[in-house]
Amino acid sequence: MTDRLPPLTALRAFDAAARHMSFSKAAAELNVTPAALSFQIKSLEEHLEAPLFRRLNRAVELTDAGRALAPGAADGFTALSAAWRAARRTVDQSTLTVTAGPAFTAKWLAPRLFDFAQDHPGIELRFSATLRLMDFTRDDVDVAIRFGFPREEEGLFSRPIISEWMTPMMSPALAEQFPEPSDLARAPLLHQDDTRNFTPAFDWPAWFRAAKLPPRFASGARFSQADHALDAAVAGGGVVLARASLAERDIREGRLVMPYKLALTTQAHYRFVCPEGAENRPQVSAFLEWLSAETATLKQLGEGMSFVDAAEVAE
Amino acid sequence: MTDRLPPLTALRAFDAAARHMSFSKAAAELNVTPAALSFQIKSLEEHLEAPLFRRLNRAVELTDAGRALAPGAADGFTALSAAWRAARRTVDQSTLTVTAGPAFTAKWLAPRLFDFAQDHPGIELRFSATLRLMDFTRDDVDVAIRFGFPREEEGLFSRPIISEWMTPMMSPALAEQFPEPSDLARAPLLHQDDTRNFTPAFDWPAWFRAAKLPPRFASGARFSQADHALDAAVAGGGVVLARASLAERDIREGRLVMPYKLALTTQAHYRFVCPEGAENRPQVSAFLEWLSAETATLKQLGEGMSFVDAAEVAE
DNA sequence: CGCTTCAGTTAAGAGATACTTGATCGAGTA
DNA sequence: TACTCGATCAAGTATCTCTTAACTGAAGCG
Repeated sequence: MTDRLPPLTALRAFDAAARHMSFSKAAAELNVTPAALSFQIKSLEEHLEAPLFRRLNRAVELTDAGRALAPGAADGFTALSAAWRAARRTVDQSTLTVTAGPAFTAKWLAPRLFDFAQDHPGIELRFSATLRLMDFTRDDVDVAIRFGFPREEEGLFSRPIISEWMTPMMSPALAEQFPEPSDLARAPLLHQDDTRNFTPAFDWPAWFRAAKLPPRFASGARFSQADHALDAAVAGGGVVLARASLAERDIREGRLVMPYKLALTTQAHYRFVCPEGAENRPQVSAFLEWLSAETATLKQLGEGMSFVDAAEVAE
Repeated sequence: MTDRLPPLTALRAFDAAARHMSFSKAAAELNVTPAALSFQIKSLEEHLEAPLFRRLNRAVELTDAGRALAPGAADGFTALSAAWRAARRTVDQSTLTVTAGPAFTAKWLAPRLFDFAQDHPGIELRFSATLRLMDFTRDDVDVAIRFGFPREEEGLFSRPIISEWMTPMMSPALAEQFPEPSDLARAPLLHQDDTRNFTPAFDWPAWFRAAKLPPRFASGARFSQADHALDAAVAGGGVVLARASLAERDIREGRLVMPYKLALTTQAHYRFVCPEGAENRPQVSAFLEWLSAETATLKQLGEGMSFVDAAEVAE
């Protein structure tokens, strides 16, 4: 009765057999003959000194021992292949998988995707839009773009890519109705939940304080994601206090305007994050360089604005 | 560039090498010669088409690819060996690992351990005292004893082992000072936090309501674990409203007395839990049988008491 | 009822892998 | 300079893993 691991090929055969509940299907998956698989299972059972499968007429079923082994074995091989894929990614120079939040993906990355593809025809760019925190060793992702305060983490390369600022934005039609900041007292305001829990806050109340205007009750439509709030504003649904980074395209293409000259800045910003060392891989550094160049244009958009930092008007 | 898993023995060699950061130590762990291990790593690097280690003068260090692979590989093999141990446990008939909360371990299991060992000399009993929920496929545990309401869970065998009731208990010396329930108005009460969040509650206020006595403010010492509260009561530190199961030994051996005849019953109780099917393993069924026999004596202890269910006096 | 099919098993030999021994190399250490 | 340590290489060997091909026993079907 050894407590050491049994032969791993036999374990892998068992894993496949348990997943398919069929020796022949498992054999097909592993590209071996059913005979070989049968032999592997048998050898594993000899190591354990107990059967793992009960052989029925024309099917197999797991014994208690098999049921105890199967889930953990599946976990183990899942982890191993994820790890192997992670290692392969560091070698592969032709694909780049990026994860970003839904808003950034929709409003920033997706519209510019074509530009990147044209500049770097050798790189296949893939997206994964999620807010979930990434574990680069487990998830199949090379690069993450995340919004938040600067923060150093062990083993991660992290670089700010955007100096963020916010100002009221609305459709051109609405801007005619509300030419002055004080007109906002009667304008429909749009709220975003996704940046609600930041301190210092950079929400409507903060902007009103910066503008030295009386506060308004937090009424108006709420959106869980910033891109939806922006879309609502484009549709004339109200005034949004949007991150300039996300709104840049809508502004430049005239769907939104920024009628007031007062903008709120914040230390929170979009960051480029990848595992330490990965920033030197050609496709990663190409992406980072491209990102930096694309985000530089945000400075121009802010020309002529006067900026107040959110920390100065914190409650 | 295959995305299929590389040879698993090579992966295991890499895992050991990455953990020790030394080929020779890894070779020693796997009981092979350094040459063999070197060869395995080399073959893995050929599969990946990139080096995993940088060979230094008399040391090795991981490359980026190695750093990407190492943690996941370690996870994978950890999962596999846990799974293998779980399978071994279903075969092994000579050991039994039981987990229970600290209070039950200290006040019930530990004092009776010797009896079980005498009755079952062939079974080596092991304990793990924790309140953490158990995953039988991951933690090295055969049987869990947990306190709570009856509940069915997929894949688990679960059986109540105790009909629980509670009554005020104190040292004999204190009992002389507080002969009547109404005397508790001036007695120091001991509280337990570990059963605080149950509904219907079975705490001091519930007992006072059952006894039709005026409520008392929740003052007095609080204990995070019931065994500590019982120890304090034994030491004369106050009156505890204890679960009879935990106090049984202290009562029978005269360290605690139950001067009043009113007891609170509750649907919450200690349960025996194991993976479905495991209840038939010889050492598990022996343990369950022994548990049932030992807990039966609790009925006698309650003879002559009048019982009120906690649900009837719920607030 | 007997033929066919299906899923798994068995046995023997071929082929691939994995390991050992013993020598080599390069760099720090005595 | 000789020595040690850790890794590597080369060649031979042992072990394992797989395949082929024949076999078993139970459904399914005409």
